[in-house]
Amino acid sequence: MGVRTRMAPSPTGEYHIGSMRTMLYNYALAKKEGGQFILRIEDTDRERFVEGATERLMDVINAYGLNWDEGPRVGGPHAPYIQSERLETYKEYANQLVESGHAYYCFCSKERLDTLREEQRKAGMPSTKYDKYCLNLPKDKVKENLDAGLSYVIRLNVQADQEISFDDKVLGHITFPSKDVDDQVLLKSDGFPTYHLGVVVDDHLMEVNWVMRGVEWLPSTPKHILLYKAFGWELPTYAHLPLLKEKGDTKKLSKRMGSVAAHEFLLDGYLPEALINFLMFLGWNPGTEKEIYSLDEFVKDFSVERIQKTDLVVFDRDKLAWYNGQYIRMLSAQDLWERLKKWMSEYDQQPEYKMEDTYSIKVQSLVQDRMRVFADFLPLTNYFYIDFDCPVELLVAQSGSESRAKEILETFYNLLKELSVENWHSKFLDELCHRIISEKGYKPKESFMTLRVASTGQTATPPIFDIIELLGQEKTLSRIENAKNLLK
RNA sequence: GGCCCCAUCGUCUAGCGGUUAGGACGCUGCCUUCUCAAGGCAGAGAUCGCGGGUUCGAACCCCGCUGGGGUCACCA
Repeated sequence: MGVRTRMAPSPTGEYHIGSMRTMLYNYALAKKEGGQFILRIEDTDRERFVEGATERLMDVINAYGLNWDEGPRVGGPHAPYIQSERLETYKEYANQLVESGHAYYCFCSKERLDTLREEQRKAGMPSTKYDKYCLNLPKDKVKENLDAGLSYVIRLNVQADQEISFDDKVLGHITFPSKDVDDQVLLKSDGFPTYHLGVVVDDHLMEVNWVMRGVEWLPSTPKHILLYKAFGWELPTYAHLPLLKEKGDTKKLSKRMGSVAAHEFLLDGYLPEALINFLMFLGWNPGTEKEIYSLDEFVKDFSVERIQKTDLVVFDRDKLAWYNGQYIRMLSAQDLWERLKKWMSEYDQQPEYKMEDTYSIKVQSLVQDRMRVFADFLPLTNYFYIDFDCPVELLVAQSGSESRAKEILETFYNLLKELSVENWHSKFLDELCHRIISEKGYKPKESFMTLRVASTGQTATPPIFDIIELLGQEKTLSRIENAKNLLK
């Protein structure tokens, strides 16, 4: 059997960008080894369950260009892949553990547990743990409680005298003393498994033999190993990944400094392939100087040995933006435009005005190098489509005086007015205008900047004659005239 | 606090006993120029957290310290 990896998200909210990184690594490993990548939904927490989150999460994963070989929507030999549909299985295995003495019923109330923890803390115990009270309940008392319908959970019975160790493929050999491991609840009183029971049972049943996850799971790995041993199952290979953090922060990634939801990056106009490229370098590198990686190339070059051992990796939004700019520039004009349109309609970003294809592709060619995300397109190009109120102060500022600005505009107006349509193109306009300003003794900067503000309302735009060419004679003249009339 | 993990430019990192410690993002300057980008070139930026060892020689190996992080639920 080849490598089988999985990602097991919980539908408790929006899908986190950090989870997408973890998923990407799992996906790459399975694909590289010719194995399968599985998606499993761990919806065992009914308190935090969010309606519709499962569907949304699968949609984002697909939108990022990742597909699973087995899981919801596609099925597979180990279906169902949604834990809430596998409740009987967990119960069965939990019972099996009770029978073999590896687990036991616990009837303790939340109140007792709370006070127990409180007392342990007061007594200065280094960590709080369940006191195994119910482990010592006589058999008939347990039966009596069960018959009486008392609420119960099933706990793992951890022996205190063992060393639990394993070889993490990223971190190396790790050992935990079992005395520090709590008698973890396996089956909750609502009949749902806890994460620990759920993952182990499902990973085994689904033949998952590689587990890659964030280091936040490292402390619970001994619990899982104990479970594998109790069942007599073969352990998967573990690899724990560094966590993500915000730049300038020491804690793990949070919402405070920007989006962390995978779908929000799509909404902002980042390309999935740029996002994926950025994500793959968060804790991994090929050891070469290659920076631009497609998903396929990543799958080919990925190796667990090259995963970074560090604890926290900065989610550098500047670098993400750079990646996105790179990808935008690599797109052909046609592709870019198609994707821009798709983005506008999918994310409800359409402007009020109409954007004709042929014209817009020309407009787009002027700003392609200036965009970092799709969302930049509209503010960068709106003057091509709609008129604006000319900012007089800005206009005057380019030449220093109102009369000077007016004179410059007057000159351009008279010059451009006489042009025939055949000559209305960037190169000709450029040469012509340069000639006239040198005749008149205007400085290039003051004259072209004045013209720029008059025709675009802005000071930072693509080359002015490219703009004027696209705007056309009529519109250009009317804008110049309009600006001129604002001046004394 | 207990347990576990981690530690190279501001950031992501290369390095796996002998290197001018390399690259990328960001930053600065220059080139181009009608502005802003893009692009090209150049530059600043790391006494490899600290202290001990081992060794002819340590960013690389060992120990200690310090710092950071994760985790201690009927949440995952």
